[in-house]
Amino acid sequence: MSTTEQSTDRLGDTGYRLTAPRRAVLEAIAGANRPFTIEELSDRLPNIGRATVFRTIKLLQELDIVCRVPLEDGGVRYERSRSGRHHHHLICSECGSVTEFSDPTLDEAIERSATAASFELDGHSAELYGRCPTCRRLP
Amino acid sequence: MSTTEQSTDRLGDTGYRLTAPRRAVLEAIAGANRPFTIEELSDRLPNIGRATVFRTIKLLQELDIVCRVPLEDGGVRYERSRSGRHHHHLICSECGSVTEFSDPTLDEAIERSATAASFELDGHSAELYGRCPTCRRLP
DNA sequence: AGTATCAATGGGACACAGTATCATTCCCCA
DNA sequence: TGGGGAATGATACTGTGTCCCATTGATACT
Repeated sequence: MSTTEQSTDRLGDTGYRLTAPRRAVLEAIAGANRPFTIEELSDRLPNIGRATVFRTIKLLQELDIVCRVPLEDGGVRYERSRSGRHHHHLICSECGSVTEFSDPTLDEAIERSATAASFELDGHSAELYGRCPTCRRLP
Repeated sequence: MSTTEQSTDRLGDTGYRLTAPRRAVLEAIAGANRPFTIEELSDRLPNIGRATVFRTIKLLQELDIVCRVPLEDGGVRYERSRSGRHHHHLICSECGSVTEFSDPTLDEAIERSATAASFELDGHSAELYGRCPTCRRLP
């Protein structure tokens, strides 16, 4: 089963309607090979309203099909979530690639920090900026 | 010595000019008792151009006098940096308060995650969202 | 299959955050 | 005290995202 099919199933299962624009957005996302902006996505879908693209991406974020990637300069890109679960990002400042990773140790450290401050945690974000192995020309 | 004086000294020491608008921005920031947007700051400084407020805040971020606080909803606020050093934020979703904290354990976990992915780290951000002790009505 | 309902859409106006441009001002140092 | 260049202010512009509302169309029901 393709990732697009998985995603349409997820939409249906959660009570959202399976419309032509949503299918088109899902296909465009599946075809993207790097993090994209909404404008780029919208340009590739000239028959679909810009507002609909924004709405669909927002919906897909809630369903963990797409994740928002905040860049170091304050900009934002989006990417299809590979794991579909909670994760963090390694963002390469040279090629712009985004790597997902999960690290229980990191999540535990975050929880400990919150507890130490008597803070009731209900979410967090962590982005790591630097250079990926490929750009470092590691084997 | 006041925090405003410390900041003007820091500006002078780094070769930047001590202009009236910059002093005014520093005073407005010192007087703010909660995280602010540029618009709020600009409204409190009607005689100072909006572009200058943006430019000054950008400068003060570079000098670690002010820090940028990304909110959970994608919005942004700014706050006077209390420590003047690297730190993370605890952001209360109820009252909007921002608490700085430093945690070497958290920074180490981040470094380990980068190393594990053969990533050359040169920066990171981590924001924790939830409810502060006051809003939880803890003693 | 036919139809009613209401979620979803399209498209433009709008809001907000931030940058670019450029003529003018004014800080700082000699 | 005057010259040079950094800083300013006004405005236009860009990018990202939301709002509004008349129209469309997916789904459930018969």
